[in-house]
Amino acid sequence: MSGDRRKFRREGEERRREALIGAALELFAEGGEAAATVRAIAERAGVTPGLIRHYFATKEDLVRQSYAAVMTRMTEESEAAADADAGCDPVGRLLAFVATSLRPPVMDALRVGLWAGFLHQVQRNPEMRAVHEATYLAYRNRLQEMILALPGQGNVASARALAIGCNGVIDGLWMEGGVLPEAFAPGELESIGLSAVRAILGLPSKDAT
Amino acid sequence: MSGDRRKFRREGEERRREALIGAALELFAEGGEAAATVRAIAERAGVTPGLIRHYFATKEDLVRQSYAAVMTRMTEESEAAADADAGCDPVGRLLAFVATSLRPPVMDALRVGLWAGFLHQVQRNPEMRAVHEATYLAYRNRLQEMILALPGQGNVASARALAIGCNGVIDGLWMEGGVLPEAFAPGELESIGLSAVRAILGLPSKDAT
DNA sequence: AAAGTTATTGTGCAAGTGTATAGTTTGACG
DNA sequence: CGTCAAACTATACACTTGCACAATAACTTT
Repeated sequence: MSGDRRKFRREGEERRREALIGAALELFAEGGEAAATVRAIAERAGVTPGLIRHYFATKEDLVRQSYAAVMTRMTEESEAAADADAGCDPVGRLLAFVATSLRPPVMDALRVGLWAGFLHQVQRNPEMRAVHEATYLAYRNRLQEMILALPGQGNVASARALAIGCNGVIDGLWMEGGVLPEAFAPGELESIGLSAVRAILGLPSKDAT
Repeated sequence: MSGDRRKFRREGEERRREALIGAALELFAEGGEAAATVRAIAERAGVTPGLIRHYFATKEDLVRQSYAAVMTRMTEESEAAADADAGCDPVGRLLAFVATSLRPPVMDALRVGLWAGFLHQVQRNPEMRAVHEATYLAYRNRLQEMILALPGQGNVASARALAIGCNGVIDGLWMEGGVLPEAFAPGELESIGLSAVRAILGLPSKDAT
């Protein structure tokens, strides 16, 4: 009689990890930190709570890995889009990189919520901080490389400042678009972001083409 | 000799509310959402947990009022600083406003943490959203007024776009400075922010004075 | 086919959560 | 004084949380 134990399939280690991380991210995005309980994550991943402890030493461990996953994915997406859209023109590449960051799916309410939810842990947890610093710098350095590749831009020191500034605009607009999407017309933030980046870098404005 | 020391003092309603909100904000800033439990808030405010329910219908109610308090205070501070620092020169006023936002005490790790912690509730809770929208627009409109006051800036439509862009840089740099303070030299973000705003608005750069 | 590995489940627990509510103390007012 | 509303405390409850641990089912290897 006691044989009504749940059936299951053994998934590969890789896939289970990804499934758990994916479930955690979904819940985090939908309902914030509070919604991403061990039980809820397990349920969404179609698995029992106990299994989480088999793949992650602690819940905090799972959270950290989830953060790393989402940030890395975001940078990769922007980068891929820049490579695809842009052709060989350095200016075009850079602007495509910027535009992608200010458009769905990168600029997205769920992602901004996700990011905000993780942020306070970044300030306190050294390992989370390390992940944040790494992904932030990866994005910014990519920006810096592209700036250095622009015609007439050779100065590394000034490129750092310019990259920080451009990154600032992008982050700020990305955030605001994610928090108050209906406060802006479609494409408005993208166009504002492009103008701002052009202005900061001293590139000719669009309508002066 | 009997322990008939006063068990508690009756405070005015106003002061108790403020004390509770203050305690909640401290805990929120220090340890995030998780740390701001009803019991911890009560203890820090020197009060028993039950009293919270006497002043706030629910914990969520307390959290919302705390958010409103902190956002209002921040906008007021920026505004006061701009009025004080600025003199009569429109350009000087604007730049002072920008610089203040990228310097302590406005740019501060605890505040950024606080803000991030509230953000995900902003996305879900309509009343929180209203508070956010109001304070965000208050700040941005102030920026827009200052931009319109600049010499040679009359176009309201373009002023909106410029204000959004400048606000974006400020927010982005504010955020990054709050999250990774030691990743930037002292004053670096302030100077980068000023250059970026100047560039966006087409003002002459600093070293061309 | 038998044995062995380990991925997965099920159960349970101690600690902590928000909230309800009854009782106690305080300070103002007649 | 004594009275009384309400500011405040104390206790308890129903529930949730992360985590530990033993049992078991599903694959792999021999």
